[in-house]
Amino acid sequence: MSKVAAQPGGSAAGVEGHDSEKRRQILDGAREVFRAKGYEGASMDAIAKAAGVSKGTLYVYFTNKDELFEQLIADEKRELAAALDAFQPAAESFRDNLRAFALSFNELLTGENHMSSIRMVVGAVEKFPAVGALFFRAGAERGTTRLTEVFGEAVADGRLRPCDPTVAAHHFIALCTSEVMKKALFGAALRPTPEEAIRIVDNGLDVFLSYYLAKD
Amino acid sequence: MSKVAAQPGGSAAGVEGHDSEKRRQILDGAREVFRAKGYEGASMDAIAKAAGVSKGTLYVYFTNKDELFEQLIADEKRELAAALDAFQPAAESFRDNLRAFALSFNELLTGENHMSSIRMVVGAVEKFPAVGALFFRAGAERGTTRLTEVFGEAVADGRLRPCDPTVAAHHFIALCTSEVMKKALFGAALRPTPEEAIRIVDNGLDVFLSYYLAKD
Amino acid sequence: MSKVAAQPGGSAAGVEGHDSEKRRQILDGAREVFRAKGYEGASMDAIAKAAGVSKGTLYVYFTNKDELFEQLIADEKRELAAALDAFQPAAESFRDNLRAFALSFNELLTGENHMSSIRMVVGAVEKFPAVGALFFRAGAERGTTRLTEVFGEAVADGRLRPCDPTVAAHHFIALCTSEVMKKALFGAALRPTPEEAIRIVDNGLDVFLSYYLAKD
Amino acid sequence: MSKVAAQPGGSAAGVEGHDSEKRRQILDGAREVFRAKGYEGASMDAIAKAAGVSKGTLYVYFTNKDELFEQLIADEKRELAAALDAFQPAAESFRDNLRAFALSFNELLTGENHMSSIRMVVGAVEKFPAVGALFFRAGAERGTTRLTEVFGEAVADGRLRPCDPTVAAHHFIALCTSEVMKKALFGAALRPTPEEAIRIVDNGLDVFLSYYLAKD
DNA sequence: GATGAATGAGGGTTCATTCAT
DNA sequence: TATGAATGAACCCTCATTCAT
Repeated sequence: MSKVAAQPGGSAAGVEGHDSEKRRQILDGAREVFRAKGYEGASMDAIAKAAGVSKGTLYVYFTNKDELFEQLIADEKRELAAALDAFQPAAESFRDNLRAFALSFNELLTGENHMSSIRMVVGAVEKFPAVGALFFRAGAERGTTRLTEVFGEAVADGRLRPCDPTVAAHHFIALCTSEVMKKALFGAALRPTPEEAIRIVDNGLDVFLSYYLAKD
Repeated sequence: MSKVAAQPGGSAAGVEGHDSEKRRQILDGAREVFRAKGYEGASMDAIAKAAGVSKGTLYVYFTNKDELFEQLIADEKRELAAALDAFQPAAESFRDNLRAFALSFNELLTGENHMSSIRMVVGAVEKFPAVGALFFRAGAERGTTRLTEVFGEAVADGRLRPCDPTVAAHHFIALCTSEVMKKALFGAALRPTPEEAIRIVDNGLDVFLSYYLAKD
Repeated sequence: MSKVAAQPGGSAAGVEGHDSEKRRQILDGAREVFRAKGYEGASMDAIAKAAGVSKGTLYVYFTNKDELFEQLIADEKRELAAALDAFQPAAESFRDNLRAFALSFNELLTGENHMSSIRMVVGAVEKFPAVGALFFRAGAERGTTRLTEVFGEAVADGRLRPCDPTVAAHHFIALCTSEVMKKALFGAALRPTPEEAIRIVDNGLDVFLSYYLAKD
Repeated sequence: MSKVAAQPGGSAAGVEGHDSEKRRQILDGAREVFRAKGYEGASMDAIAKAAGVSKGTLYVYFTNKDELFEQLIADEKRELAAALDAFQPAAESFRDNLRAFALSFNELLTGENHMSSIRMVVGAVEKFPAVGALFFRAGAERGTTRLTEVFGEAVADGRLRPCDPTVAAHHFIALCTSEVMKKALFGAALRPTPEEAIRIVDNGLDVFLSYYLAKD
């Protein structure tokens, strides 16, 4: 009879009242539905079903649909940032390191899950301007920032010609990812095959290094 | 006497049933609402109001919401394509022509109207896959195609180094537009000022030409 | 340019303003749709289409949907009455005459067209009480009345036992038609085959005549 | 403590999801409106109002209007069948038993509630063919079947002449009920007074027994 | 007379949200 | 905490009817 035993939020989390397995469960269901249908197209009913909880429970963990969406984005954002940060250059040559980075960046970005998230966010920008900026900073901008650091060092130690490393980072990303990204965004093409991806990246690298590599 | 002028489905467009002032009026209202709210967020009621017609009238001109949306996209696509085709290189130097093209392309793409349309399309890709591809082909791809022609000629007459002009076109567009586009897409930045735009384009051009320009 | 030639209502009808080919055309379309969908289920749009006229024209000939329906029923009623009146006993024996009458009555009533009309009327009785009574009088009652005359004579000339000819008429119709009618009304059975119809009628006649035939 | 009693979908019916007081409430409101307006004429709004629930609640208990209608018919059918089965012959003479059956059958059928239901069903036969057949089997046919059993026994024990008891049942029902039924169906007459009903039944019985009673 | 574009009320249905349990 | 029944506003769409031509 006592409710004690059933009390959740036990473990360690409970940052703002309740963070728990159930909260995660809801976010997982919400992610699935929001990705597939967009913000407006997703119904709380569908989310509850996908999460395997009752509709009422949704409102125990989240104030309303907006908040659920925003929390979900924050979540996605965290994961995206973590994935980006996880990349560790391991190859021997400078070019190979850049190549590996570009390839794994491309792979991350064009994954169908990620593209769905991006579309979901982009489609909601008008209604949730903050969400768009948030996501952008976690994704594109974070990638640029990491590269900027790398390029800053490379300029400092003379591997790259003297230049604004931020601009270089933008150029690198543009050359190696924008074509693939654009197509994926519009659903206009299937994910490139590994061979295509390699070719695209190599082409980009040629141009990039032709300009930025120090001519000693 | 002459009923000719007033006749709906008359001279100009009239692909099928009726094309008329009212049809245009509805499309204008629909564009406004779809851009602001996305496909799912837009209500036929709101569209009717924005268009200044009754809800019933919407259904005289369009079978249903889907069709209205698709027609609107087709419309947007036509306008976008026309705007791209309208560009005529007029400057004296090769670099200046590319510069002018890049600037006007950037301006076209980052116009708030256009960005809203893109977001609307991207947000609807999951439900209307064809619409995404359609839009992509009318926009990004068409721009690339035009450039490919230009670069093909330039390779032929020796101004550019021997290379695949399609790849060159992708690289050019990526270098000169992707940064601005990405930010605009996520609503993460205001439109760049003319000075910023010029700087971005010039940076891109430096890299591009450094690689692609024929070395005497 | 003159409208003279096109002026309708020319022929001879024009009982109450305009009766014409077009009016007939409309009623034919209306009959088709009302039968298929019932009063509420029929849309003026569908009727206009079925009649091959514009929706506006409907309102030139009929005040509104109700009136169109009522006029249609009046029409049907007239045709039903005419069909009943058209029956002429021609056989030699009394029994054969009754048999022929019952068979043709059954055939008339269970025709799919007629059944649809009856269902349409029955379904509308609650909203149009007068229509039900009207139809009943033109159909069932008129059949009974005709038979009552026949039976009155037969009682008078000694072929039938002394009895109330109205009651006899009811019994005759009940015995020979009610089973088939009921099933048809509910759509619970296909129309009986000619053999079945004959058997049913003969069974009914046996009972009827067993009681009503003068015992010499 | 005991949540048992209040639990929806509890003891009694509960064929599938939930059967409850509220479900009954809705069916009652629906019956009222469907009877009065027919299937097409009844609006879910009106039904909700009549049932005293919100429109949304309708859709918690029934998938859609069609299903609500069909469930209602199934309900009516059950009640009708129960009413018919409930009849227990109690009188002393064979004739009196038949008389009592005919009178109560007439009373059941011509009750305004029942007639409304029949009209509702008949009016919907074109759209719901199954519903018509269902209702027919529960009503007219079930009555016939019961009588067939009775007559079968009566033939067996020599009270009735040798004959097909099914045909006899049809004849009995036709003679005693069809006149009243037909008028009621078309709303062409008020319910007969008890005296009229008795007269009609007695007239029918005379004819029926004249033929079917065993001649000693 | 005949048309069909235009209307806005109302159709069936879904929705985000609340609340008693 | 977790539920799911209940709500009523809002959804897309159809309707009977009107009216300028």
